[in-house]
Amino acid sequence: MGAIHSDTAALIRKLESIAPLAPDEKAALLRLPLRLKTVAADQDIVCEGDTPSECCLIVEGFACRYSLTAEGKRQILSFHISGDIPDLQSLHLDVMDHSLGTLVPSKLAFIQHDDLRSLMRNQPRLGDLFWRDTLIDAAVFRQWLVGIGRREAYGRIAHLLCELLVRLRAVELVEDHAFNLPVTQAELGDALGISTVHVNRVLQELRGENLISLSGSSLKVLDWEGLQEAGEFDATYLHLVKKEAL
Amino acid sequence: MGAIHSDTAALIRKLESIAPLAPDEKAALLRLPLRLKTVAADQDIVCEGDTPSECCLIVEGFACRYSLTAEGKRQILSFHISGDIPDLQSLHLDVMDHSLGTLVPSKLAFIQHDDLRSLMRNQPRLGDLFWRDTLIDAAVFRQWLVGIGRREAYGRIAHLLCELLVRLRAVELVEDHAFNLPVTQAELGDALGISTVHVNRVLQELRGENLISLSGSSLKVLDWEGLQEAGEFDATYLHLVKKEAL
DNA sequence: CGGTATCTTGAATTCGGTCAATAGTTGTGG
DNA sequence: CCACAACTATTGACCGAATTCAAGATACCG
Repeated sequence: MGAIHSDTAALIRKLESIAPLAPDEKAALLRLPLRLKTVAADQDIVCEGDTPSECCLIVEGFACRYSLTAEGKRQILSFHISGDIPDLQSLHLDVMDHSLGTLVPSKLAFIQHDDLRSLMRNQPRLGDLFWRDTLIDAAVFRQWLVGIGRREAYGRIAHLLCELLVRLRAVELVEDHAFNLPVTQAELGDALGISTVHVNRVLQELRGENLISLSGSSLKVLDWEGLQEAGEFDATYLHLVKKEAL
Repeated sequence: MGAIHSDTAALIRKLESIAPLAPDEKAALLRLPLRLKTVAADQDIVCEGDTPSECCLIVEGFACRYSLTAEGKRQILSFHISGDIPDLQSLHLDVMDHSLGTLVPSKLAFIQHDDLRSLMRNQPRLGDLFWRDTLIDAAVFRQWLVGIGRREAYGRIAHLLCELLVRLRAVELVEDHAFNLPVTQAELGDALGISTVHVNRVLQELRGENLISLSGSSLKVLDWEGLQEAGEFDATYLHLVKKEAL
């Protein structure tokens, strides 16, 4: 229930990856009241049609946004990791037009809209920063559009893996080009608009070419240059502060 | 060069479609300095890699955002109409991660970032409204993701036509379920991730079922209910003020 | 140690793509 | 007002990436 500073740390780390933070801004963030909650895997956090009065910060875990079509097909719209606030948009869009759910057991922190609003009133630069965050969100959607619309499965998967590597690295969840990818092949397919079977085959291709190794949920990028080429990946669209090489 | 009130009117009309505007907010918008420009069809307004210092309001015309892949394939990311500011994001994302271009001869009005910033400082509610606009933008991207990822060509086209009808109607550019669609079949294909040839065939299907009629660039929706069903269309994601029927 | 979820593999199928050629349209200049 | 040029729409034949269906093989979990 009570908020501990270490939970806000995930948010601060994430925000610092997309813009510098002043000390008083950090302090203001740390004062943000959080309602902590631990949820199991595959649980909905917010559903299409809901009108939330709080936002959800992912402290630890993995989540995704998704929509379902009439025929019951699922399209995953984005993946979210530690530090993300996937439903930040609910601040200005009353009704959810998609759902948000966990992929693994996760630690969440809910923040009241009102608290966010007064935070942004007192720290306008933080308001701009949150806006920026939602804009980067949109940039990711655009990139996915290009992938799904114009790249074939091979490049799509490569691109997604590149994106996850860079985003996870930005919040220090990558070590030696390896990270935890708790996503089934079916979920990858739902994200990339391809079938599970095909995801499987393409992953084998990527492994066969020694671009990645994948055992269980731990993924290691063996050939970062090669994987970027395969996915035509250019991290510019993530608008990170550090444009670190490698 | 000089700005005339009637140009800002397009913006006001659009903003009022997504939230109510107070009189003093309208007045502040009308005071916004505009740099007018008329451009021909198929001209780039802003290019990937640019770092604009102004935003582009579309007064009249039709524009689209797009990206090109290494193999030269184009993915159109969104269409934009009178009242839209397609590159509003450049306020907070310095580098363009995609391009913006006209589809037909268009009347544009450029607004300095600085002018927008001071406007939003004086009228915080307008700042929120612009933020909301970029969030709706993102909602449209998400909807396109669902379409391209999980719907087949038939539903995709139907959905896009529904979206355009509703958005154009919101800015009073639809009369009797008919509107001007100055988009070639090749461009539709680039937007929907399908080939020109297939766009052609699907359009014929839609005509064959008397859902639409299309002659030249003027499109008329003959069966609005049917078209919505065909595209599984639900306008909620556009977050318009008026949830008008029909 | 079963039971369920996930991953693999193969074969047949299909939606949509590519190639290529034929109509229509539109715009321009003479 | 006509003719050419250039773009856009339409059609047909063939192809191929990815899907679907179906069946095993592994892995994970209580």
